[in-house]
Amino acid sequence: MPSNLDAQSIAPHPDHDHQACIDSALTAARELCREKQQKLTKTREKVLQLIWGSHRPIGAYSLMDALAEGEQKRVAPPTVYRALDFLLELGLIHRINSLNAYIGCQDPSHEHHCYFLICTSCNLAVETDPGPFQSAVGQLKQESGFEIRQQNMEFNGLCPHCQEQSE
Amino acid sequence: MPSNLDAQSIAPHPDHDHQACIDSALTAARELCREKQQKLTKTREKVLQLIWGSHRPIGAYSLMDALAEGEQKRVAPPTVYRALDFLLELGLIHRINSLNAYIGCQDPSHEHHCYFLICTSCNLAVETDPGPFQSAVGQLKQESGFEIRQQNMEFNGLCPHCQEQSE
DNA sequence: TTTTATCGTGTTACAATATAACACATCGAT
DNA sequence: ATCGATGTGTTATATTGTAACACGATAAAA
Ligand SMILES: [Zn+2]
Ligand SMILES: [Zn+2]
Ligand SMILES: [Zn+2]
Ligand SMILES: [Zn+2]
Repeated sequence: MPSNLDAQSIAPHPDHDHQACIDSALTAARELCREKQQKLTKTREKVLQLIWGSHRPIGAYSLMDALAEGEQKRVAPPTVYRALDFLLELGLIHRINSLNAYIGCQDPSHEHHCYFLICTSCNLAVETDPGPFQSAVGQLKQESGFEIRQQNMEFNGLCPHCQEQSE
Repeated sequence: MPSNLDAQSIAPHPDHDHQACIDSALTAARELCREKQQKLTKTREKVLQLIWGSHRPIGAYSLMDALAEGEQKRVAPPTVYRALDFLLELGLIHRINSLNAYIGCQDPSHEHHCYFLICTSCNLAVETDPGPFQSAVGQLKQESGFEIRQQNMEFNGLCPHCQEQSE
């Protein structure tokens, strides 16, 4: 996990240089598409860029609204959902099921499970390392007999910044 | 966690006595409502019973269909959603976000986080103990600075029975 | 006993999220 | 030139969930 994060915490600081986040995400996306021989078309890139517009999950219809900004005509839902499906497939974004919303992946260079901390106050979502959970997952596989293929974890609570606000 | 489960696994065996599951769930629900001084009305009880009709998550509109069986008129969505909200609030059921569906809680006697194993083949969903994950969660709280209030974990894969089928 | 407050339900309409189906366009390979 | 594969446009529709307001039962208060 990179990069542009607060030293005290894995959460991005409100004042961080977010353009750097966007730039590095797009660079990583181009790289990944080259590797996997997939095309990052204009629509797909624009959607990815809009998703990286913040560290908060954004819904498909909000993305449609954002895409419409400064354009003559709105795109229809399938256009956005196709782009989302493509980006999900490549691991460039994750879906936050509890919010029906999408957020950029912090490290698309390798496939991984979907672990997020989500602030219920400001909607900040921070991707986190599944590593520390894997021994418990292994134990669970043993006990349950399930063959676990996908892990999806959503923690809700208050981010450091919102805790300060509410004190 | 009780009860009517396969000895080899926490997953319910396909041949288990499921009426016992339903009965004990309803008994537990009546008990909990008495404790918390809440009313388990006819609609609420019927919805809970239908949810316990299987160990698979069921959607709100499927519940409406099931409620309509043998009745003159269908109930409208708000009726089902109100019952679901009530049952969720009391912890008698959980919502599986990835499926927009609802499933009975194995142990509503005390509040707890939502941890499920879900079979992608037969949709069986098995609630599991958050305990083994809590040290990793504690570490994550430290590192992230988040105040974590809710945990929602969904593991997808193949249940023991479906693994046999596919061999 | 009437009054009033609370709670649960009925009903209508609608919002928000997502997909099916089919037409068309682009582009590289044969 | 033709074909096949892929990406997009367009229309309609499916699925999931809520807002708003009216009605009815129950039970405490007057
Ligand atoms: Zn950033
Ligand atoms: Zn926050
Ligand atoms: Zn059972
Ligand atoms: Zn199965």
